[in-house]
Amino acid sequence: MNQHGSHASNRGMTDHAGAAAPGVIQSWRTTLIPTAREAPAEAESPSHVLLLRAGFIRKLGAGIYDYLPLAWRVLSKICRIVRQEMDSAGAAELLLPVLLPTELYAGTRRDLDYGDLLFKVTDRKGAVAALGPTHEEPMTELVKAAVTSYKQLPLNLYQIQTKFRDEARPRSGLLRCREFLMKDAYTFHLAVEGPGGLNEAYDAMHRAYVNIFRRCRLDFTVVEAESGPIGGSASHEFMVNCASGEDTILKCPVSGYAANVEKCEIGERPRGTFAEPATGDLMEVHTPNLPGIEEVGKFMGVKPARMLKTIVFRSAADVMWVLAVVRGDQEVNEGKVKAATGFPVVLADEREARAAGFSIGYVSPRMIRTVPASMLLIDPDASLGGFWASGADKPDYHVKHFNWRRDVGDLLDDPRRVRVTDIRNAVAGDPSPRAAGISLETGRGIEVGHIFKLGTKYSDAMGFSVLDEKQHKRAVIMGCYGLGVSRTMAACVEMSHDANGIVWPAPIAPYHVVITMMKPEAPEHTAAVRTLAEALSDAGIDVLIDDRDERPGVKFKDADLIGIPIRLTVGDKALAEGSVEFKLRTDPGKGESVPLAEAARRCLAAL
RNA sequence: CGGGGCGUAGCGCAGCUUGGUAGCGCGUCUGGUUCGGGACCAGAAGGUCGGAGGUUCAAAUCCUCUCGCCCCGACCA
Repeated sequence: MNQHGSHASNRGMTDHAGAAAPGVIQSWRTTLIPTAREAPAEAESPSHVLLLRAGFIRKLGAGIYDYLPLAWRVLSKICRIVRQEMDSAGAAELLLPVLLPTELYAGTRRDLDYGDLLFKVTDRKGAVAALGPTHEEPMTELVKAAVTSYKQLPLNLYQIQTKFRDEARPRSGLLRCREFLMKDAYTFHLAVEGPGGLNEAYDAMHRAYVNIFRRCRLDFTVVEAESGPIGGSASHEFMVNCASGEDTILKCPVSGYAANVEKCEIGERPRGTFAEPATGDLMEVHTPNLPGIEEVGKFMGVKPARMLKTIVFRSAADVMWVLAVVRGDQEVNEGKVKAATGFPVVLADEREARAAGFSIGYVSPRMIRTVPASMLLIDPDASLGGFWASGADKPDYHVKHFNWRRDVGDLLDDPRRVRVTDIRNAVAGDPSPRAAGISLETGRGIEVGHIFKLGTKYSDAMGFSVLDEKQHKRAVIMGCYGLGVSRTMAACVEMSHDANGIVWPAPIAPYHVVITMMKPEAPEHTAAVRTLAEALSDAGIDVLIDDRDERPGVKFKDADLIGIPIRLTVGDKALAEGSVEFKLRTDPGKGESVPLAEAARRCLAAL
């Protein structure tokens, strides 16, 4: 198998180096393709509507779907590409149980972290098992027991399996469901750097993912990401670019830097000197029963961009309060707050914060003066001079004309207590962190892959270490690599469809060619179609023959709806001159006449 | 988990306010006429009105409880 999947896609049907495997020939009448003119009212997003209408999926319950033959063919093709790229990147496939005894989580306590997201089942003895949402624990358990020497590392193991998550709110069909098909891989190493190290495997997986999504012909962006609750040190997300995507991503159009909202850095911004004069005397305003910044601003006649939002965090370890101040129209980024303080923080518990004197909902930066164990993080935008409104540090009151120097005082000059630094989410228009004078742009994306450098989080928690060549005990270093197979299918539809239906890229289309028979009952047509289909199959092309006794219009509409890349129409007119009509799904009109003998070559060239 | 909405034929919906024979379109089946972009005519089949309880002579309709599903938000690989 060649290493360069993206090249193999040029011959979409080429399976192994050289010989093309014969394509399938199936007839519409003998497979199950229940197309519908209308979709159920509950479907809204394009992929959901089209996959339902085109007969790919059926709903069995909230977030639970049947995969009908067309869908299964697409999923199988995606899986084949995934396997080829994973295998050539040095990974080995296996299959772990779906049913995971909860004792497995004793070390990592992730059953608690997952909470209600974890599906649980109870067996006849009362023992509780989880339906696997991911497989860090069983995989680590397996490798821990089987690997007894550092000489057996590194390892790269993966599986393709149905995963379960009891989503609070399943939505958009296959894009967020409770049961989904996913590839997950895990790597195990003695070191981060060097041959056999985590970084080497991570880079190889990164390349494999790029190859996979390229071969699927998806339009995607690789973004830097926070590693999130799964833990670890570095992470990338693979996002299909699509206006209807759930996630916002930020890109620098010049440097190529891309990141998700949680992670995105912001370039140098102007900041205040704290010497700016006050705009007026501090003025209290009674603002009762106003739930948010928007409402308070409207009530006081102040734009959110001129208000200071002070969020109270607490260090996880000891009692140190961290006040994060951003502009009212911007959002505090918890990860950046952690990075700025240098220690883990959590959003303060409301009751505790109140007990410490904070009027939650009405906190101002002035609290740094009255709470000794506290520090103030100020976002550059919030540090500027000019008019500010802020909380008044007592319930139901805000103040106008807040001034940094006058109201906070000399503590501003103490770098141990007060720091001006980036602590908010990036938005479109912010300066790029990688190119001076360039603004970040935003786009929407659907996350189809996510890779993490886990480090020793799981091996520490589960006691997985080996002796190295110097007989030193070393915690095993891990990486994990997820790829949503069923979500990839849906994301592809989301990205690639038109008013008539789905438009599949050839490499993952359920069939490459649909032969639309005008007269399925006519023997000469049947004979011609048989010859044609066999020629296509010999060329490695998957063929669906629409042999239904339907009117032409119905067949054309259905062919467009299910999105087969090429349609060959066999009818009296073309057949009389020994031809078929050749039409790409993306072409308008009726297509062009191609001699029967040429058809296979023509199709192959177009895929 | 908060807010909103919906469950009536395979799908889309009306009927509910004001209780009284359960309807329409698409699809399906039969016959006929058609046949290159979701045909036409005639006929037919198909419904525990999500479920349970209650009120009533009588409940799809009113009341109570319950289950399921969708959307917005919170959350989220």
